[in-house]
Amino acid sequence: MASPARLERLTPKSTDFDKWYIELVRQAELADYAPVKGCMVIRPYGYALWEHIQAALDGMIKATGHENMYFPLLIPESYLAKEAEHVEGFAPEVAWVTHGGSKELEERLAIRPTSETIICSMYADWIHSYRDLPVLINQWVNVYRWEKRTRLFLRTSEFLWQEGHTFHETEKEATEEVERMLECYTTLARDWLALPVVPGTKTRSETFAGAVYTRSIEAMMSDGWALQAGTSHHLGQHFTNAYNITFRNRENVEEHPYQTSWGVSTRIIGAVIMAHGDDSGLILPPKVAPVQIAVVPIPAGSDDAMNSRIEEIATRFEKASGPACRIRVDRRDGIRPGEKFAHWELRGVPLRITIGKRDVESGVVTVTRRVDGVSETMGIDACIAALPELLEDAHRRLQERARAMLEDRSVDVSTMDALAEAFSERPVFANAPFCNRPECEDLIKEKVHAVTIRVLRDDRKGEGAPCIACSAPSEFVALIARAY
RNA sequence: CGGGAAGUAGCUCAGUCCGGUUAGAGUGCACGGUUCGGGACCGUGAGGUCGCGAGUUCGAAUCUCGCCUUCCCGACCA
Repeated sequence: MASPARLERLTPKSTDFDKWYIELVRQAELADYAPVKGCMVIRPYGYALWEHIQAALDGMIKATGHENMYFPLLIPESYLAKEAEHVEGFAPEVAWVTHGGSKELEERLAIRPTSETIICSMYADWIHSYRDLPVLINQWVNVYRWEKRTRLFLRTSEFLWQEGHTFHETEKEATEEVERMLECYTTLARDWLALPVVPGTKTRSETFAGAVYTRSIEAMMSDGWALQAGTSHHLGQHFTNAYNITFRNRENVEEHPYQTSWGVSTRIIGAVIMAHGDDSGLILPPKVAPVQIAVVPIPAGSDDAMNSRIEEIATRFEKASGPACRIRVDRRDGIRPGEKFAHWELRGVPLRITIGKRDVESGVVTVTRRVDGVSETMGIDACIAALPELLEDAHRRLQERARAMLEDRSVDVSTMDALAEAFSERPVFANAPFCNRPECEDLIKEKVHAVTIRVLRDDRKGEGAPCIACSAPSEFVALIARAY
């Protein structure tokens, strides 16, 4: 019987969601604070999770024809300054290197907040002809932004991400590229991370500094808040003009290429935590879980024959482990089964296999799913053979649960009062006909505290219904939510 | 960056108001034993620059000033 003190190691989600989140990140050993404001240490378990997400996304990036490369961390101030809107957007959060050793530098160097500027500066020399296009590159790097308010994974000053950058001969090609990469992000979110996401286009006020338009996927967290989980920007010729990148087209006329950029960061780990976790800890999507199956052998006291039977079965599972089925046998001595269960639940391991005397006597093992806590017994051979399918099933259940949450927390509204009413009880994803004028966006923000228009939805159109704010015929359906 | 709260053992905190032997508890950790199908129990032990730096004082975890970090509410946020 557990004492109350033990059960309260993790603050329940319903008591204090923010506290639950921070405690979970630290207790599950995903990350911890570093001595510098807004910086974090990503611990091995958290980094392993990132590596699996990275591997999935990197595979898609390469499969769509992109190559990885690397640009330097430091960007000369003069490079950064050329695209006016961009520098204005980022200036408040750039960290500067001013000294080399004890010598003051003649030109300050920015620690990259993003790399469009240095990439454009370099490609100005490398692009000359339509034959040099398209340029399809990506880099996996850290970036630094001097954030006023930070939260582990969700908004840290330094974070890890991939930033893709492409240059194209035609606007149409760039548009297709923007869609292609948003599609990759949607696939990553839904098929790998089981996140409930809504793809769409950002309003002007939320568009990337220097972009023509920004596409985004918005994920729903289990408290009903939205989290931007990936963005894909159409940069048009804004940067290629500013950085004087030109090519000779097929008619021998000089032109500026069309450009895109797109990124997903370690923030998405925060999305995984907040979308799926519960009062017992993380619930990791099986496809990216560092440990997918935890095997807990339960010793049978002094019954040596039984103990070696149990060990033999555990070893058979261990041998079934591989890149596609990551199994960990928990043989830690002196730790009771209940504590091991709690340990792996806190870490969100999708499946637990328990092997005890009871099971061995019946020739079975007990399989427990993290997502719903349901246990079943299976024959040993059957279980080993079914492991990939059991993981797939766990993924589908997590996905279905997330989808149901999104559905349950979504509401259609057509008037401002209905919008306020929708948010009066709990945060939701509110969908409303919207004309896409900035004035109307402001009216919505004024009407309900702390909400923003996350995206204009791809899957739904206004079809002329009256805009929620001004009643003019609407072309769009806005997704309105509170956001991290 | 504005308002509020906090920082004492790995973690959660007491002690600070009212300065005074050797700074405590729970949990965690190590060792020994009994246990072992949901966070066990008994015993022993290790573990602290009291966030950092100045100042006041015979004496500072405690009082004063400065700084750093974290949390909450705002502002800001590709």
